[in-house]
Amino acid sequence: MRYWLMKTEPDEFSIDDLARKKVEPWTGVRNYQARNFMREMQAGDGVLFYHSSCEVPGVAGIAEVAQAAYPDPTQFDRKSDYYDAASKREEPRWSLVDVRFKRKLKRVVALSELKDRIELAGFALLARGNRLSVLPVTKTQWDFILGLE
DNA sequence: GCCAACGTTGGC
DNA sequence: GCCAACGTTGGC
Repeated sequence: MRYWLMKTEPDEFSIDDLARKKVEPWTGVRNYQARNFMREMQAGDGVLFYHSSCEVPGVAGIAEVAQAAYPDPTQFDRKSDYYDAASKREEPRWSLVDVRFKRKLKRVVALSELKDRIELAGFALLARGNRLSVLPVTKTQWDFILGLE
């Protein structure tokens, strides 16, 4: 079992939205590195649900991978913002996983609390200039972050 | 709203 | 294959 962090803008899709919907296909990832991480995911993997571009950026909840990677249908939908004319059905360019709600944290563990923690040295979220929306988390990092809750 | 840090695109 | 221009992300 592996661990991951997935970013979302809560104005678009928050932990409360996931709590309501239970399972959500993670559409719209259009970055190769993030896509490749999703292709490594297995059902049951742990996911830190991270709120970005908001008042208090940070980890807001826990989810799990409900379904391993399969082609993102929005890449073929001309009406979708995520439509990719260059992607062929025989060879889909973009993948997604289904994410299932586990629980909301008692409080948001803010990005500001994670910065400069020696325990999180090397954590991809804190890397300079990091913009990846899907990234790996080690078990040690996972336990440490949830220990701050 | 600003802007640093990237990733992508496309002309050459 | 280089690289300038452009677009996006995301914290502040």
